Amino acid sequence: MPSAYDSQAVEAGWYARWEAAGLFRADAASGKPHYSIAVPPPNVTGELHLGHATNGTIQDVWARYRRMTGYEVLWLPGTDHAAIATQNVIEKQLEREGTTKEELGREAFAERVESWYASVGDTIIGQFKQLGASLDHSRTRFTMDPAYVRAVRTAFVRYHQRGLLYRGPRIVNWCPRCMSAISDLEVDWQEHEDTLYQLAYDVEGEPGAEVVIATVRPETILADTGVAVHPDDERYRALVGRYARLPLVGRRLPIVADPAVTPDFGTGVLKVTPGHDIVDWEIGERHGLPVINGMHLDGRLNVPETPAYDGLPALEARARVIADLEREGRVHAATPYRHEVGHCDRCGTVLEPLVSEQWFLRMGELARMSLDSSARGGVRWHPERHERTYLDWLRGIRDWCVSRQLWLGHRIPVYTCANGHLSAAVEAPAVCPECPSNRFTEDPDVLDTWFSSALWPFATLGWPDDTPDLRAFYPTSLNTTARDIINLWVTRMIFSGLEFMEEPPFADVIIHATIQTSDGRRMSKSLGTGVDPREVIAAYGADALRAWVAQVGMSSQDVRFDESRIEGFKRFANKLWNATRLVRGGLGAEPVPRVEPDAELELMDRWIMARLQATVAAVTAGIEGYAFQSAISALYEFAWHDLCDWYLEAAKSRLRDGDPAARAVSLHVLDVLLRLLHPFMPFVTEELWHRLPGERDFLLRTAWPESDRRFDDAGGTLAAEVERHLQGTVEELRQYRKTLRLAPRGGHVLIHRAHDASWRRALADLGAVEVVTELPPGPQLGLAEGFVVFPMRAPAEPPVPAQRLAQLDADLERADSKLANPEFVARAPAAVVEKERARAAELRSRIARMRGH
RNA sequence: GGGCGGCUAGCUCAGUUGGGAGAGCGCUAGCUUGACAUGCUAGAGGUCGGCGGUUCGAGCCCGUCGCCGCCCACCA
Repeated sequence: MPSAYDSQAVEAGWYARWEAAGLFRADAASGKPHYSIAVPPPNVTGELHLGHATNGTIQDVWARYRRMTGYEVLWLPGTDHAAIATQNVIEKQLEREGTTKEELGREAFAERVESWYASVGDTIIGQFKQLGASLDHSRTRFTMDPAYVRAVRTAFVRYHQRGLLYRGPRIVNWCPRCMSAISDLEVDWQEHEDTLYQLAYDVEGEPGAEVVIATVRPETILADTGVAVHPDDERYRALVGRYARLPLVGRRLPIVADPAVTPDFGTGVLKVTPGHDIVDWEIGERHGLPVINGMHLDGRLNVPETPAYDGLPALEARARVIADLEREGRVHAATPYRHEVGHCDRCGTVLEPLVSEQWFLRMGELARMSLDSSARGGVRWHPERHERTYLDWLRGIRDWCVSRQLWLGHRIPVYTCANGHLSAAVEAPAVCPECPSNRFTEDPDVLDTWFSSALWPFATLGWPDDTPDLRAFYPTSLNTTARDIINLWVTRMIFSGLEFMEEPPFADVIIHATIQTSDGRRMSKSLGTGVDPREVIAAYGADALRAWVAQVGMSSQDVRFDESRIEGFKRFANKLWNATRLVRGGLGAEPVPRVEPDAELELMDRWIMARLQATVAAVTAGIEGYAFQSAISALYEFAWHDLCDWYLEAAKSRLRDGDPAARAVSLHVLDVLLRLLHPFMPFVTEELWHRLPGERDFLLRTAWPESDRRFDDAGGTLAAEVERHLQGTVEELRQYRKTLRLAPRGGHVLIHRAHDASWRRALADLGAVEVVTELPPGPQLGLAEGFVVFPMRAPAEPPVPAQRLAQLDADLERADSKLANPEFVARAPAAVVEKERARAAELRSRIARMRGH
């Protein structure tokens, strides 16, 4: 066994062996309790990043832990076609090649998409394997594979049958570059520095009277169909019911009163442009104002009745309109104005609200179902507070625009016959249900990607068919995501699950931290700030990356990428490696007996066994309580400090002497430790486990450890003996040696109290001293429990540094003043007071010994 | 505008019923100690964002202010 841990060598072969052994293959017919996770399908827009590694690690910890605790586990892999995102990626590639999708044509574009799917899909699956993700690759799904397409179409048709889908001209967020509608959640709001103009409109029938409106988009006045003021605004009460005359165009605009107007913004008068503003659309609906569509789908103005502006891009039209209005003296003010402007979150283009024919999913009933389910405790959120993100959104929800005008995505399964009858159908119909027509046009639009993602937990299991997988593994057990897609995805899965499966799609949701760059920026491929997990794995190993990610992933705030901490876990793996080397070397040829409490265990054996039980409990509680950081910390602390620093250091000489108890205990502790660590660091634990003696199955088929209460440290006597007395004495010896510049070993120690032989032996080994009953001549130095004589002349400098004594004095003073406070003694719990008294007494005697030995 | 999270050692972060401030990395000093220099040993370093309050006692509870970040939202 090499002396140095090599992550690449360790991680090279295990994944293939696990897969070959079928460890990740789920059996729907298994009689064990079931546990399932549908992996959040990564977008096939590119390779996996550290966010996916975080997400995957958390799920893999659960999947592995559940297998070891006796569950039949399905962790289902897959990818998402990510219609708009993928289309943009490919469009950018084409742009670099100097062409466009239009030049390429639909067919060639589709081929291009297919080969992209294949190559990126393979990369993603490969990355999951490198990470050690225990996914069932026999069940890999893609949101565009034929069975999934059928599920999406079925969902659409069923919504349609229920009357939850409607189509109509509505104002939507329109991306003039993607040439598609997008939903409210896909709007990326950014601050803009614009100009707020105050523009004067004449009031009809009252020569010289004007009404002054405020706007940042003067070009849209060309599509104005009204003017609005607040109903309670005294200034304008007289105007309500009159008409204003739209400059440049001459249109009559009714002046209406509507509560959506904010009286103290601008002039308190709002121009109403129902075709180009969502608020205005709603005002227009309330007052029956006509809708003028003043813009083409590519963002150029569509105002044929005013040819001077027709066909201009919005910003050019804005300049022209303002110049013309200025000539008429109608621009009363132009002030700098900072506000939020909506952008397409996929391509960054400024959105234009405009009216178009779109499909909408009615959200009222679906939201109500979800809220009712949550009120009954349908889904548990970790951390709990994130449930509000979802509840608040549902409470204020508007209908979901599900149609997109893209080249890529699930086609909307709606057909219009030659006589204009509309039908939604999973399979293209042969004959119109309403007339004899057999000629159809298919709806040209596709669905929002999230419509199909929302079906993921059951569509991957075979829905709409009643499959064994669906029956065995729905609802799933766990979902994990980052905060930013709670409403985009998690919420929509919940109402979809309730709608089609009558049960929420998962029992628990973990919202994990987002990994930022080391200087706190967002990790993004386009910014060049992304970190490829494969590079991290190459440098430190998947185990180290996973351990770090598990340690920080549950944080309530975002976490910065920190290589030094990942490297720390690589060193930890090396520590485990070498602990295993030590134990292996000490075992000898004969079989190692089991550890029994009545065997001849020495003090250190009993102590490490007690610490082990506590660690088992802490790790189990950490996983079950969604606090991986406490599980990892307990493991790290136990393995490095308790086991390696103290137990194995003390056990070394016993192992060399062939002590059966030391052999049995060190092997047992290592065995349990590797099992506890396996969900977090699967590769190195598997490797080391198989290097231990005996026939060994895979760790995943090995039972999760349980605390053995027979080894508990009842009353804390082992902790007192070992951690306070023994370790305390060893540390005192080391401190003396350091301050006196002595050799790291040597000296004679006399202990006051009667300790048994194994205590004395441990002190001799750990302190590198002889423990005697009579001290040799020489200067005696005080210990908490006795005296030590080092081989040296009289100390050249004070053996106890003044600073250390001062510190102890200060501690004692604080304890004493606390105890002198009658309020403390009277009101604090007796146990707390008693602890303080004991502490003061110990400090006092310690100081006395150090001063006047 | 509403809501949420964060502000703890030079850096990255723990700290779950309020009762002696922690880890990893970095830093200082010393060690070829027969598992490990990816190591061992001993250390330095913090008014727990500011100010008030509750309490015998506050990093933790309450109030308030200040930054940083996220989500939601129809003031054009």
